[in-house]
Amino acid sequence: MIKSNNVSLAEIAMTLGVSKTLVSMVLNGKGDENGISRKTQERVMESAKNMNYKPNQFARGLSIGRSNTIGLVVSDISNPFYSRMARSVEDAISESGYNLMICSSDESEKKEMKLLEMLVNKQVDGIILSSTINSTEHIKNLMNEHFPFVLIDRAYNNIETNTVVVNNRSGAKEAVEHIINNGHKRIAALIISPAHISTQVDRLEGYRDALKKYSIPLNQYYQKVIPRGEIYKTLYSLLVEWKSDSMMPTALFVANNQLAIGCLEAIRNNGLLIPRDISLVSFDDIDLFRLYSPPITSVIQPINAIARNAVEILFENIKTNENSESLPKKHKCLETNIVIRNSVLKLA
Amino acid sequence: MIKSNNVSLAEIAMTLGVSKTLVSMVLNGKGDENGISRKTQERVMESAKNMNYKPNQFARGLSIGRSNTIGLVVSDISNPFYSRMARSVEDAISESGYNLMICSSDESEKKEMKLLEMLVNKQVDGIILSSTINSTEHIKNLMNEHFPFVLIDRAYNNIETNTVVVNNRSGAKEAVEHIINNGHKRIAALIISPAHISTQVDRLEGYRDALKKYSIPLNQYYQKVIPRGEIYKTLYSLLVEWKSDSMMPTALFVANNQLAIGCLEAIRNNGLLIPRDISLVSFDDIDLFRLYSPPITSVIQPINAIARNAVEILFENIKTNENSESLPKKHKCLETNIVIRNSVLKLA
DNA sequence: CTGAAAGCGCTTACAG
DNA sequence: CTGAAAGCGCTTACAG
Repeated sequence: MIKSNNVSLAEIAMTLGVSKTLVSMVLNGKGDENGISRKTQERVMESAKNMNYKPNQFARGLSIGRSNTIGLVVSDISNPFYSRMARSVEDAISESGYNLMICSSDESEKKEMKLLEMLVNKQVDGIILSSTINSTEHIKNLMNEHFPFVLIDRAYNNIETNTVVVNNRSGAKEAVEHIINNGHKRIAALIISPAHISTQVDRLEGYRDALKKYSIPLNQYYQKVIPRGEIYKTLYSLLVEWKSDSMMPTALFVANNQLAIGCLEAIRNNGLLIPRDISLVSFDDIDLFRLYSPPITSVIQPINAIARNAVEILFENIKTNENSESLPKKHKCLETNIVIRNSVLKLA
Repeated sequence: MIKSNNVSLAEIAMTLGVSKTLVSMVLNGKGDENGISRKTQERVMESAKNMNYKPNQFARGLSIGRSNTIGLVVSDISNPFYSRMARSVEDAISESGYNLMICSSDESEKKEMKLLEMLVNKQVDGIILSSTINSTEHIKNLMNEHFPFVLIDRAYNNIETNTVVVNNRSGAKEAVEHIINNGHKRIAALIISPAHISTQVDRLEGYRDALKKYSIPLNQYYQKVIPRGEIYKTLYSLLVEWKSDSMMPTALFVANNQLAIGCLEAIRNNGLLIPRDISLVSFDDIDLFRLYSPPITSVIQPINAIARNAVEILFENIKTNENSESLPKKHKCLETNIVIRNSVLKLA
């Protein structure tokens, strides 16, 4: 097997006739604090550059126990919400010379656990996780080890970790209030499986909050969990069912962008028109919502802010972790923004 | 600084009263070939599991020179084309226990070079690159070192590396032929900057091929490079300009999905209707195209196949690299698929 | 100002 | 069947 033909510290030291120690110190910017003469420092710097020295990260990692990479695990990196999140995280950490390892859990508990284990195993310096798991055991394990760690997007309330989430409940409530204020009473809420995910739970709660506030009775028939594997099919049948029962809601509150895409197709293929036949408000924001006919009113999450906050907290923890201190857990809850477009009909 | 409280090989060896060598062999599945007794092997396995042994990857990497991670650098991971690509790559490599390090170059040459250097430096086992750079020097450097490497999406023709691309030229030609066959003659082509990127060059060539084939004169006025920083603004002005010059094309061939999004908005905000006032065909495929009114005819790239092929080639190279052999470079060119929807007007 | 040496935790000839 | 030992390339007390 080929070892990269890289020069090592030893070679630089050799050609300069100094010790590895000295070279290492200089290259790590500890020349001054160790009183290495300026001349020597310059010679080292120059040699390193000339010889195109690249420190071996394995050796370095083995020695100091850090990798300068952080792990991000989300359910699916090809979901625009998460790919934009990943980009924001990447930008936030690359400023500090960190790199990103991105993993998709595919909403599989098994896979997520494996991934997490793998990342810890690979000695990433910290993990940002949007968890799919309906139990907090594996996270507690991570925490036991002082492992720098922050939960984003999806939270648990029975566990004390760093979290950066969005106020899903109030965001959803606001969306549904907007619908109600346009005169609607038969409003259905659609969430995506797995139904235990906090974002979905909270958005459904927000929906209920709004109905209660306006004394609209809750109806199980109008609160559906759509299996993520067959979104379109389920939605299409649901519309057919509602129609034949003469129970068609006048408005839909949709809890996520994938669901919304399925809805738009299912509605269209049922020969229904938004907002004439049915109104719709969705969580998330994607190009499609802005460009659809009609433009879809939606609840925008501050993706960039989520990422920045998560990274900031993670870095604090990485730093204090080096001093084997422990930090009080932080919880950030960011507000969403509703953007009113044209998908809700004003009822007389 | 806290070292993870992990058990080491030595500890397992200790508790079992055997050598580290033995433990290492067994755990790496080389027990049989080294004639370690079944009993001993089982004892080792069990201890490892009980003690929750996780090999230190730095130490392992330092020893064997591999990281089991591969690097993917693209211009922007939040572009749906690349995020879907990333997902496909992730799926393809995770089967083999590899992980993905994803980096966005932001179409900056400097950043791409840094990223590449960093990845090599981090000892990734191979790199998949969609390059933004208008020169092949940095890639030649990588190749000199036998570094497992494959170029995707964007290619260079003056360099001998593994490449997996799509037949952009014929895909574009087919798209434009479709437009022509509907009776159009004033057809504009829009590509995105930087204009030297092979995908954009080739798609423009394909456009020219089609016009030539039907003896439609080429017109510089109808071939525009849109700066990626201000897509919408440029496009909007362009339409205004065409209108005021009474030179409005009857159809647009758009070379990428970001451009198409800008076009749809600019067209709408100019009070134009697709396809009544102007027809449009785009490269790439995103949900929006299918759901737009009217649905947009587009050229679909086989993203998953690109990823699978790239990974396959990369893995071959990684394997032979271990034997310090060198492999003949492979070139894959996959075909695109046009999906006819409703965005091209049939002219009388 | 500078260096010899130990140590990080693996793998792998080599020896028996 | 099994183990002692060297080596991967760094960093970091410690000594002078």
